[in-house]
Amino acid sequence: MTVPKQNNFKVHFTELLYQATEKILPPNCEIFLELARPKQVEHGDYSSNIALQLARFLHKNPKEIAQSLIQLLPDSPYLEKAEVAGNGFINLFLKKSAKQQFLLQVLQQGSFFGTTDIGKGKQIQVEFVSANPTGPLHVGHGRGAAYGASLANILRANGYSVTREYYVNDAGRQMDILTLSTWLRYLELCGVSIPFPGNAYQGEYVIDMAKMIKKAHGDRYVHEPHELIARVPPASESSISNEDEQLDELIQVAKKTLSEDYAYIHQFVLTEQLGDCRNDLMEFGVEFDTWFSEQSLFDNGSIAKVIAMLEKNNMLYQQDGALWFRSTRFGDEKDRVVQRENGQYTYFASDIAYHLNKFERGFSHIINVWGADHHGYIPRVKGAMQALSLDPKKLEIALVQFAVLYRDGKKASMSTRSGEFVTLRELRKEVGNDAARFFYVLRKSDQHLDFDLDLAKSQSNDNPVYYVQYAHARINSVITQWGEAVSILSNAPTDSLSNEAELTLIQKLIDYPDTLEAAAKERAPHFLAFYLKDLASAFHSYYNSTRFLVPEQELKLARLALIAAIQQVIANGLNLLGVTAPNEM
RNA sequence: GUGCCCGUAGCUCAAUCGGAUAGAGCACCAGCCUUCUAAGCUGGGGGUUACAGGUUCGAUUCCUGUCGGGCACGCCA
Repeated sequence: MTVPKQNNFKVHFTELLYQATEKILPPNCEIFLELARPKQVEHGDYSSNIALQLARFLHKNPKEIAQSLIQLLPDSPYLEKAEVAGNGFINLFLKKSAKQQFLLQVLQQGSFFGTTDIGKGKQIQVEFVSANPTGPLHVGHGRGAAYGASLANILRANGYSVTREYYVNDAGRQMDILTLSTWLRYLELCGVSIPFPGNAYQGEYVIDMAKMIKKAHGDRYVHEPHELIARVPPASESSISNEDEQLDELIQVAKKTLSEDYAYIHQFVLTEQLGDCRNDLMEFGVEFDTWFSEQSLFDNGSIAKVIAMLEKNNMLYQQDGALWFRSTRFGDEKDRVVQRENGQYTYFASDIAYHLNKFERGFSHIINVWGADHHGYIPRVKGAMQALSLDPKKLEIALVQFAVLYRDGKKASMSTRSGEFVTLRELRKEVGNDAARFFYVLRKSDQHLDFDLDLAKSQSNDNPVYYVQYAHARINSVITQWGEAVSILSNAPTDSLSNEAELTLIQKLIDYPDTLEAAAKERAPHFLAFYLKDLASAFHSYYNSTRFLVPEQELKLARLALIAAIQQVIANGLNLLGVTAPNEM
């Protein structure tokens, strides 16, 4: 017996039903033929609502239509029976032998089981995290990292050629503020006492960097404080915009005072923070193919080039001394500045150049993973793509909501500026990488995530990570006690697997490729997480009801083949989510 | 105020283009270790899917309004 195309019974049955439907399909009617997995076992392994959809076009009773469709179904070695349910659903039942046989496919394909080729090798870029290198990653970035990395893995497993990219904002004002902050801390350390501005970076890591500079260069960057003190903004009273202006003045003072030394400190803090970020992510199992520098877009003239292109297309105009992009033409609420009155390009300008660059690199599809607080930014970027005659449909923005940490039932605060945030590193240390990765993708990405720290680190059955991992470890333990080579199981006799629990488990394994495919199409790693919890649950139940290492040789091998296949699928799924599959716990 | 997202069991969340009796986990109650890991399993109670209309064979899902929550509305990034 051979299994159908793509090892997929769902595809096969869909094809059968399609052939039947074609024979009675009236012209010009739009219907969707897709099989569903019924919630209830009496409704078979796959079901179709096609007859209900056809009813309005054929002006006939859905039940009658379903009945004739069943008559028209081509023969199939995998179809046990087809039934019409009371209201017109068609329920299809998979042959027991087909299920039993399928099991061996899982073992034979091993770590490749479940992968599909729907991506057809298309070049797809996933850009994620892209946090400003102005401080440690916090738990919000962590969610983007876990989501993006899992999504990239899932896309790759579905036949896409994936490039993971981190856009490094190394050119903007925030970097200047960090540079200034570090220098001011350095001056403090060198005995130059001046107030530290409230809107500069407050974190302890800034002082650490200042210490490193002092250790390496002594007092080389110390300058007379008189001018600085005069420029430091007053502690409170002043308005926010006023404080910002004063900070900008301070930056100018620093640049003038330090001269070429400013570039050194700027480079030092960038290297330091980016390195820290990279290590943090690497330890988290998140790696990138490309680290793309925003500064490079300035240096190689890309921004000037793209501005010229927009100008040529009559997409820009001058007003109030600034240069504006006509984003309202593309549905944005207002036009946006690309070049400021002072001649500097805005972040938006470099972002336009960046996105043009992405398309020029030949990606057929681009996914940006953004924090949901950037959602208002989407229309202008898509507008810019249109203004450059690029297809905005090829640019997809996946929004990831913030994660809110809960400890002892109450919120843990996070604010990068105030310095009292929970870093990703702290989170990883507290709950472990596995729990962090799993918890992050346990929710739909565009939903708020309540991250329960106490639950994530509890070594109990409440913890879904351990629950799934435990299933894997348990199976390993059984197989170890059996003591023979797992490889012989991929040709084991499976006819004796016939009780309901066993057939249900096999059907769950059959569902895995569909789940993986859906996770890719819907950009939804949480599909996988839920699937794994489900599979683990079915296994634990089976484990408690049935003994595997029984005297009957054939039955023993069959059951071992089943649990080995479950173990394989758990390992495959966890691997895509960046979670380890331990052999012992 | 305007725009986008959301509102499902006491809590945290699912529900594959609109489908069959809206599902899990936690918490609560009652059980299961002389047997392959109890980080496990079995059983039980728990719902007007925020509210009011509309579309249709059929709505948690689509449309309108109301209420409630989050985010965004810079020549910041």
